[in-house]
Amino acid sequence: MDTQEIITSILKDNDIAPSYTRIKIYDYLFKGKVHPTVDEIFIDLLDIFPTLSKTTVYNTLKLFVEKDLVRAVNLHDNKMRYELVRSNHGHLRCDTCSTIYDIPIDVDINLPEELEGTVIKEYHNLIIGTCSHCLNKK
Amino acid sequence: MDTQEIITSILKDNDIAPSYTRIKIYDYLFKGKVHPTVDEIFIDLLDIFPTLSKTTVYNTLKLFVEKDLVRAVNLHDNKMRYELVRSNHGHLRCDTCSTIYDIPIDVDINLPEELEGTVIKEYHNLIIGTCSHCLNKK
DNA sequence: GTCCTTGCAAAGCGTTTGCACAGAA
DNA sequence: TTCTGTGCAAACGCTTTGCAAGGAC
Repeated sequence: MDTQEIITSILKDNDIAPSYTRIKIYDYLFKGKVHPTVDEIFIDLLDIFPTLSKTTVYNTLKLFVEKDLVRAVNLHDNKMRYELVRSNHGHLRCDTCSTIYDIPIDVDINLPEELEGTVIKEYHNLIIGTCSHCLNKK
Repeated sequence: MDTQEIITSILKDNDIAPSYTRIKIYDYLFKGKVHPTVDEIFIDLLDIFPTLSKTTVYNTLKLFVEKDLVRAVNLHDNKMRYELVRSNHGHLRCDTCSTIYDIPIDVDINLPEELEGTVIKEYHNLIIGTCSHCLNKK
């Protein structure tokens, strides 16, 4: 099975009609930048898909998020970013080079008694700092 | 020392001229809503300060953030929120009633070897879910 | 006088909405 | 035909910017 077939079946499994556009956007999240913004997806795909519109990127990502295939992440830099859902991890954004690193996290959440029974749906973890690579350059 | 005097000296200690506006905004963060948006600050202060403009709220918060008196927090609801800097804690936002709870967190950050030496400046921790109060109402 | 604070109005920019066209079923 | 996917253009909402007027020093 090649990538396209795999993606097609993932989409079908999640009740998403596997259109060309959707396959390309899913493929991009799989193989392209790791936490792309809408603009990055749009511009990069424009090369192979010149008629693509930004609205379609928004529509498609919204659909993927609803179907729980994709997670929207907010790295406090004024734009949403998107990544395929995968096991819990956090993000480190370097305030100098803007690189985003995935980092393993190990948190046990102890909600106060008042909140016992709360259903946790998403867990976001973000570190902002200056990465070792930037510090070493100085 | 009353509140106003305390705030005045905090501002002075941080090289901020203690204007009426700045004192009122700091005071709001101290006594008003806990994670207010710019709009909430603006609207609530308008009662006691009818000539206030939203630009001034933005300006002042930006200044406070630069001076490390205030932290901007992003709770993935499309607007920035602001809180006085205080010891590490996370946030839980209920997706039903929109209440924001402060929660204690206990994370030890183990950056991968590649990132050893990285300087961490901010640590953000956000849980989105349905709070026990909302679940109990059903 | 100069510098700083404030505030109006406009611009900026990421995102959403309205609507229409085209293709699939 | 009806439903779905796509895409242009306009609208929207939060935030930033430009600039001028008033006040502090």
